[in-house]
Amino acid sequence: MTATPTPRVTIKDVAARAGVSKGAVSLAFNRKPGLSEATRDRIFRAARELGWSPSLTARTLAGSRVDVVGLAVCRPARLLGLEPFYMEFVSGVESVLVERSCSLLLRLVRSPDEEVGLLESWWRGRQIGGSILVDFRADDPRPAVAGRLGLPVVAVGHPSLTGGLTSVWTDDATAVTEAVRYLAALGHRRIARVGGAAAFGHTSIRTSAFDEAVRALEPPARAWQVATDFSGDAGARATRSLLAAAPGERPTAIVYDNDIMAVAGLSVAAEMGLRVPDDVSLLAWDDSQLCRLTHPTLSAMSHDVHGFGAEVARTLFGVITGEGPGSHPVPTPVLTPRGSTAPP
Amino acid sequence: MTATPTPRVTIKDVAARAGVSKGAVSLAFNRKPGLSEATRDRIFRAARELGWSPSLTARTLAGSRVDVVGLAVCRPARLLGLEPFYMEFVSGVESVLVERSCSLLLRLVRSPDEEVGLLESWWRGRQIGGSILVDFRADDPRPAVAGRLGLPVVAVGHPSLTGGLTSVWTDDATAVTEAVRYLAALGHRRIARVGGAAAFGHTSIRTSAFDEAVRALEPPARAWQVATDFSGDAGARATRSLLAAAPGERPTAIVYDNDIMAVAGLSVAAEMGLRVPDDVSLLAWDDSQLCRLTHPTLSAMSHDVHGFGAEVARTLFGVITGEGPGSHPVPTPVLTPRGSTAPP
DNA sequence: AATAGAGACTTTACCGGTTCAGTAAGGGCT
DNA sequence: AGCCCTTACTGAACCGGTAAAGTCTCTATT
Repeated sequence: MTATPTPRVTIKDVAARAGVSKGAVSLAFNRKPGLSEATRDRIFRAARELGWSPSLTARTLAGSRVDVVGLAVCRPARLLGLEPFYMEFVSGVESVLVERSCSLLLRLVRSPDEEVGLLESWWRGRQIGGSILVDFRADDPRPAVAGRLGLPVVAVGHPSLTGGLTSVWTDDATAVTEAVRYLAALGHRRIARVGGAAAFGHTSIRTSAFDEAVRALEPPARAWQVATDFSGDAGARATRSLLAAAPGERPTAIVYDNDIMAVAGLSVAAEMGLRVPDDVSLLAWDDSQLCRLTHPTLSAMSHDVHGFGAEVARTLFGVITGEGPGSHPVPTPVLTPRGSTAPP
Repeated sequence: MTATPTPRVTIKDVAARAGVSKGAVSLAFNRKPGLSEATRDRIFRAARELGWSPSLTARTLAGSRVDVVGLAVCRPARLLGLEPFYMEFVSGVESVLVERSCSLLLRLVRSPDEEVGLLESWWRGRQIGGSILVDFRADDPRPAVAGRLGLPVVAVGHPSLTGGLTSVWTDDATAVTEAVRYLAALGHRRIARVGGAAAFGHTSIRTSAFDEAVRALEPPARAWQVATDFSGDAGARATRSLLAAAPGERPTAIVYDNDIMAVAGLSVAAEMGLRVPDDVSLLAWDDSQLCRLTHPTLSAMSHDVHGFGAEVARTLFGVITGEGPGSHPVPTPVLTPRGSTAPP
């Protein structure tokens, strides 16, 4: 990319106009002590008149801050487009970044290795001041990498997955348990779960919580679990195979790991001639607007994804400013009953 | 944000290790002439051994390229999360950026003014080497701003909206016409369209194309159009009011401006006891995976959003490297009939 | 043999900020 | 009056690169 034809106004111009040195301008714009009110005002006025604001690039190079936060996401693009979760999460992150005049550097990567490489190069190249890490897997390399680099990060995921990094997480285990108890309380004794990608840590947390919750049920209940890739197609396939069994042998309630799959499940049920919720109850997860657009509307474990993103960003700023590692739980998803769940 | 504790490896270290000056390293890494093969190799080897790659920040400051592309999006966060379009578009953009080791700087803004301010500050601060502009409105200020700044941009939208900027666009007018003709060919004589936000230029293009297409129908047909904000809720409301009329007075086919609203329309029809497609045909737009997850599946005007994003990115690189303004149409959305459309 | 020119590097001056060691002026204290 | 402290500011070095001009060597030409 080539240079601009525009005459750029720099700190030097501002300094000249205010009749001070560029050091003074720098002090003023960083709210550091050592300048009289009068001079400060003069500098700001000059800057305003020239329409100047400090170049982040130069600022970064000079070694102070980096006003950019990284987010690398490793999922197939097609899926991302569909998951309302991500965009909403991003918008929550943005809402906090904007207050600090920070930007988000977003990159889709194809493999965990590529992500690690990207983080290294972003950090070494001072492209980012910190990063948000999502989708933790078993033996995730990122905690080690972040530690080695000294890269400030916040991990989105349960502390058991994030290797000692500062983490922000929802208590999925409790939420799954609540979902199971709710369905059991409705009278369901054959409960299935269509889970996400098995590689992700939060999926396995939910999987074992589901197992345990069902096992604790009294009277005892039957359980099924299917792993998918989070896509609607996979959700549809899973639902189809679950519901293909004889009426007395198939689940009467299905919990999904996101809302796309629940929507897919809904249409599979319709296609198979099963009524929701009379013949089968469906419970979604994440609860985007989508859940209220179907017929019947989808009951869901809902949480404030936007707020979640905001909390993640706030926590990242904490890490960047030197706060020690910590664990930041955000409110557990709560059950929002709608039209897709009822007694069997 | 504070500095790193990590010992950074710089061009100087590489130069020292390869036994040359930093100028030589720079030449090597920019593939410029003036170095022997042997030296070049030695430099690359040294760089590899030290794990060094040039700092984009420094590179930027030194006045050559800027390897970041901006994208400011001015829509409510909640909506964005739902529109499969955006994430898919972004992923298409990314797919091209990655090849050029470019990153995407993404920012959600709340108003067109804020967007203009952001572009200015990004460009003046050398944060971006170019930008993608979306969602053009009538009398959009951005062409003027881009021109004044000399900022390389590519506009996503019909040339009639984008004030002479290089643009990439789909021929929505033709697509709308095709949609209307298709429904008419099925025998529909009462056709409605649930459009997007009236402020957007592409919405008004579709609106007049729809009008004209219906008017050209023989035998004549009746038409309705409703403006919304693209949200599912709005789509549901619009559908409800369209279908509330007496059977002989209401539309027998509805075209939606995105797929979320079509999904909402589908469930409104169900809720009102109308069968799709027997009582009313529904036609979606954009055709994300969502359209195949409903029951019945949604017929749609489908186009390759990922490829569209990729083309936009490629075009932006063209602009950045100095190509003159141009108009780049991408393939018109094509009709993909599925289960939601049939003769009335 | 003298000279020009090409090839292979090195030197040096930026880019636009931050930071830190000075410095000069003013005020309080003895 | 002399001394020490602040306070307010300047100047220069530096961040990690790029780019243009300069240096040195070796070969080809007249």
